Amino acid sequence: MAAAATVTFEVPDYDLAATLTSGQAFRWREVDGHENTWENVLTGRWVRLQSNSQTITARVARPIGNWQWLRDYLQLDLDLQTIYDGFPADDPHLAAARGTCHGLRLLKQDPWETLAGFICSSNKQIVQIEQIIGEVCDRFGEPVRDNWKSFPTADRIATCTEAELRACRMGYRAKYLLGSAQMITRGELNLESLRAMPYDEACTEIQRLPGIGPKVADCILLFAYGFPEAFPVDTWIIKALHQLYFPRRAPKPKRLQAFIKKHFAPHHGYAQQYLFHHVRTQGGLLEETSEE
DNA sequence: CCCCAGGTCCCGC
DNA sequence: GCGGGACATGGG
Repeated sequence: MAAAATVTFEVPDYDLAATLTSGQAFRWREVDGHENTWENVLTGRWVRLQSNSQTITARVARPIGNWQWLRDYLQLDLDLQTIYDGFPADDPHLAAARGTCHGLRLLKQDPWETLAGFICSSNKQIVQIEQIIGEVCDRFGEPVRDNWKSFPTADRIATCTEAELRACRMGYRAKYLLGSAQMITRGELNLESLRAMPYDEACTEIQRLPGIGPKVADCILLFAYGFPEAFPVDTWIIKALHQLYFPRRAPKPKRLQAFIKKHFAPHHGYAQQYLFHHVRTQGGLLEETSEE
């Protein structure tokens, strides 16, 4: 492939807006005055994406010969229909979510950036997470282009003081982010080694880092590593599962886990993201149940 | 003033 | 192993 600063990908069923705003990534900005146009910095490189009906056009600052890194990030080579075919056939709620979220994909993001973002996510609204991450990048990232900085490395964050991180308005999470960055920098946990592990093992391993419990672990394993079994259980999905699948009475956590593992196999993560985005954008779980 | 946010940690049982 | 409360910060 000849080096170029732009490329157009043919993608029949890709909802870029849904993908970039569904709470998996925290840095995408929609460009004012342009339709369906988004900017971010990926692996230190500024990127602009524009989606049309059947294509996504990408632009970078300097010509590049190989775009595989972006195909991987966007998961362009994934056959979504295979995922949909794996959803439980007798589930009207998932069918509804598939309808409203058609074309939504799980990204394959950088593990450290994903990890840092979701450490800051606990007990925070998505808009606030985006603000915190924006502050972290502004203060500690390297300049890439006007108005854009790279996501700071674990090494860089590890040199921060807790107070410097708190200045990014992340509150008590500063201690967790700093502690995790230091463990990674010291080599006490190798993020790359997780790729070769089975899901259960990777899940246990990543939770050795401070600030990472079962929910954040699943977000990292899903949005960065692509483990299909990961199913982040957050406040939204708990409410949704209760109302949609257990309308009589709320099951205890262990019972709920067992249901999730069985019912949403084998694409737990996709099912979770579709339900999550569906209830968040279609607003109102209560109307949904009354429709049934 | 209250409650909640893509939870985790720490403490008693 | 499990149930509760604390935790920073911002918004409704």
